[in-house]
Amino acid sequence: MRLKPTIDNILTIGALAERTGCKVQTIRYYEQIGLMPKPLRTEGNQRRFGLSHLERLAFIRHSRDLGFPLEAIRELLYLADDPERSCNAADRVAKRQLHQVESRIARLETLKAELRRMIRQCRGGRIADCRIIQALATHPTPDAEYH
Amino acid sequence: MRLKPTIDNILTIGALAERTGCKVQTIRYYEQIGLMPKPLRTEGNQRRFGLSHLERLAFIRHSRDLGFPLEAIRELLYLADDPERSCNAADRVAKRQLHQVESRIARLETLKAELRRMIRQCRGGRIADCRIIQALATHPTPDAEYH
DNA sequence: CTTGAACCTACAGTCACTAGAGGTGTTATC
DNA sequence: GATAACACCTCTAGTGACTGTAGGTTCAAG
Repeated sequence: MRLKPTIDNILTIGALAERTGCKVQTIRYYEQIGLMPKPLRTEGNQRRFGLSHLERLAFIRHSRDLGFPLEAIRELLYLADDPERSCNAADRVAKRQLHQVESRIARLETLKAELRRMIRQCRGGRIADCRIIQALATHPTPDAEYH
Repeated sequence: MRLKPTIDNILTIGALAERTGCKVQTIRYYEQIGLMPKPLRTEGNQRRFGLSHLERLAFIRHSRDLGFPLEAIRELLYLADDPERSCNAADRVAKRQLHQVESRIARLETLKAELRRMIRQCRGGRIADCRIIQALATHPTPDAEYH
């Protein structure tokens, strides 16, 4: 019983996409913006990826899933590339992201409370009496900065 | 003592921006996409707004602050324009928005927990040993759908 | 050798603005 | 009435992180 040959390490873009849950176009996009290194090409100009690409892409996807913006991921990848560097910088990036997430949660909790109040007060009937429309028209939230 | 003349009701775009906390360009943008009606123009082609514009813009801003997307706001404005209609539709729009907000919060709570765990495990030192980098590289979150 | 899926590039579109260039209108002061 | 400062005008491009489409090429199986 023979193992599949080295071709096993040479993934097409579709195979890479399937393995990482990342769309094909998104992989090309990451290459275009320099987040993924340029892969080998076949004679017919098709991309072929190895395990290092697979790992790097998994790293990117997981970071994205945690809400890190691409620029933060670029920074983390740069740090990861030199294992002797101190990891203070990585710590800072992660903490910054945590603060972002926390402040978004706080903001959304406020919105949730106001939406609940609006909806509770609406008893159906005519738009003319609708508390939702009234609430939106009159009582402005003081601090915006959403997202 | 005389009241200021009718010009009092005729706001420049800058005055409207100041009163609503909305940027000048954003007001023009809302007009462009048909969310705000076209205002009067002076002979010199400058916009002049009345109180109805002020109210409509306040409605839009407050809705945006609550996270409603512009298309939902368009729908709410359409509803608000006929006071005899039933307000079931407005109720539905608001409830949809509430669900969105709640699921974003749930998602962000998961992220927060994972980020906290990552950061707690990082004891400083070399990148080679950094738990943050390791966590990002290895343990993929199953369900994405962020934002 | 043919078929059909997967691949390629290049460009437009998404959302909700924001920024800039280059020009015109309005108003307060002298 | 002149001038200066500032607000206004249109138009276009850029943001982030993709996604979708058009029109063409390559690959692998049968």
